[in-house]
Amino acid sequence: MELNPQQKAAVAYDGAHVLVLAGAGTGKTRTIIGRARHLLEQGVDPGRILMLTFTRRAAREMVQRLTQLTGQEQLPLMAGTFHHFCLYTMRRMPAAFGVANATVIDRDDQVQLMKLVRGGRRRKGEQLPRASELVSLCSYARNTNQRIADYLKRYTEHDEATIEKICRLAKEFERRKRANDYLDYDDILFVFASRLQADSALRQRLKSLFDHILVDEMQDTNPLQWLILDGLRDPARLFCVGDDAQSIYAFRGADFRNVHAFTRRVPNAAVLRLEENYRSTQGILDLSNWLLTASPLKYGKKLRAHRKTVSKPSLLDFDSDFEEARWIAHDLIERHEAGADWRDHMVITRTGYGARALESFLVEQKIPYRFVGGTSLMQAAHVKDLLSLVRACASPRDELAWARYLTLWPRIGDVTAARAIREMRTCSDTRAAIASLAKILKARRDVSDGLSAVLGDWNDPPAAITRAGHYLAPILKTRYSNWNQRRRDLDLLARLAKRHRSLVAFIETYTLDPVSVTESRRLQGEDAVTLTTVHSAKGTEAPVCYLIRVEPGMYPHIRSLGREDDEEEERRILYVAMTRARDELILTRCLRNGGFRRSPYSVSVAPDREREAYFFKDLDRRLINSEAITAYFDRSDDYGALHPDDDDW
DNA sequence: GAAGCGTTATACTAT
DNA sequence: ATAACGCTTC
Repeated sequence: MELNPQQKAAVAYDGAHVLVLAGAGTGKTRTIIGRARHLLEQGVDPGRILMLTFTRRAAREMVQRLTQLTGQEQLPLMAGTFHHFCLYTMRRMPAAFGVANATVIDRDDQVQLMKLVRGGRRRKGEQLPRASELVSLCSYARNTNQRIADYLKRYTEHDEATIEKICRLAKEFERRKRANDYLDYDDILFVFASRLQADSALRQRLKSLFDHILVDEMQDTNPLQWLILDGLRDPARLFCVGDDAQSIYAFRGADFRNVHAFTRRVPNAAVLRLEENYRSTQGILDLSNWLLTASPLKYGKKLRAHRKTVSKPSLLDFDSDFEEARWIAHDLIERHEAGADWRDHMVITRTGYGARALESFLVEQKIPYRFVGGTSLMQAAHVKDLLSLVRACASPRDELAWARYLTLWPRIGDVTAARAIREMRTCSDTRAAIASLAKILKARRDVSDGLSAVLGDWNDPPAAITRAGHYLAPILKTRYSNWNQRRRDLDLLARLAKRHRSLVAFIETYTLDPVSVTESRRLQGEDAVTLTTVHSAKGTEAPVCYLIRVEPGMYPHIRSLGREDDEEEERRILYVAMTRARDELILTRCLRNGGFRRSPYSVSVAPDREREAYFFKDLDRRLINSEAITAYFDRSDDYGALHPDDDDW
């Protein structure tokens, strides 16, 4: 593995702590891997290295590459996300953290629980935010380590009475989570960080586990995650890599002070820089640099291409997202027929919703693709139905799982389910709960039989999943019209379960690391186009990148308008998207309305404001391929053949 | 009173 | 695609 002098300096840095500022495409991953390899060569025990990445995928890739490099079969180093690491550690010391029987819940469950806490319908003109908004507020306050009241007063415009009400609901939400033995994503970090801070004996014990902590994507860590790093360092040494121009998770509490204030917080730390870009052509970087220069914030960053080729990005205009999608599908097929692999192409979208038209074309044209960041397998309704049965078996106190499972059955609705759940709450284990349930629903033996059946296969995850599937099939068949498609997901679930020893661990793994439906349906390594959201594209690259819907209302996204910080984050999102491309960057957009299924936002919210804020409003045309612009003004040519009369859609 | 059914609103990013 | 809502049915 070749390293340039800057990378070498970082890899071999010998002081206590270091922050590596690495621009897009400057070999960040390579440098972290190089660092780990260097440490191993120095004789550091792999078990004493902790690698924290932003996604499980990134962790897997790094360990894989490192394993190849070192020629070892298995490297017992700990690599994963902050959430993964914290949960793993807490599971091994349940008493110290008080999370012995916890069920990990995802965002959907949080919202569901909040609905129960908040109470039903939202009347017109009501000040109180909806449940999903309440969850976001709580989550943000938690991750930025502030009291929810302070956060609401400082950064929102709710009146005092509403703030008080929200605080009461937040408190009740916390109480309800504890009553159900739930741990949400935020709790995982919060409980870990608080115990780490409060219990000095525990802190010493955890500190003694590692000598080196390697952190990727430092700019997207939040204050809670900083507390964790802070609690674990010294004698352990921090090696943090990040780029403030690529900070795109502020909405989740990420705080790039973790980068900017690093040397102030860690006095004996050094800052190193990686500046040479190995990924893209200068043409792609020129446009990316231009975007940052146009910002009121001074990023003080100019990416230089190491490569000699200069290919300008193209910008193509279409009348609708429908035509845009058709053109891309056509272009992909053309390139594939000319000998290119599908996998060399990545389509990047701001929102999952924005890729709907394209997705339908990919399916229709039978172009193999995987959608990273699309609907996750675990969020599909039928999968949740099945998992509710498994989760109900795991914990008599998991009220969301019980409610979902019970109301699947005909003639059992909210009220009956709630009554049964109240009764079972007092039961100490699942067997007792099932017995109690059988008593309440005398005539409904099938309801409790399903639970007993799954319990019977409890220690054989794939068998239990399969059994649960068989048990629920008759009900699900009547519930979902496309049952035959959906049942395949349940088979897939059983196959995924094979890799896990316990059902709880299985569910937990995929709750923390969601698999997208298209991703999991495809076999690993199969040649396919990648369709991804910008956020999920972070850290990845492809020779050919299509950046779709680069239009007013999307960049910056309409929901960010009016809040300066949010609009600036949108700029970085576009920057991250553009810097994924190696050889070719193709930007597409539709400036005119009248497309197929326009988003309701684009019409209802001030279009002037959208256009005014649009990042390409004053685009320097010299930065993009002029032929592409011609194609927009004179659209009678080539791809015209593809759409004869397309109004029949 | 509880469950079921048809219609309508809603949709940014995600560990 | 899904959930919530309002109305009908048991």
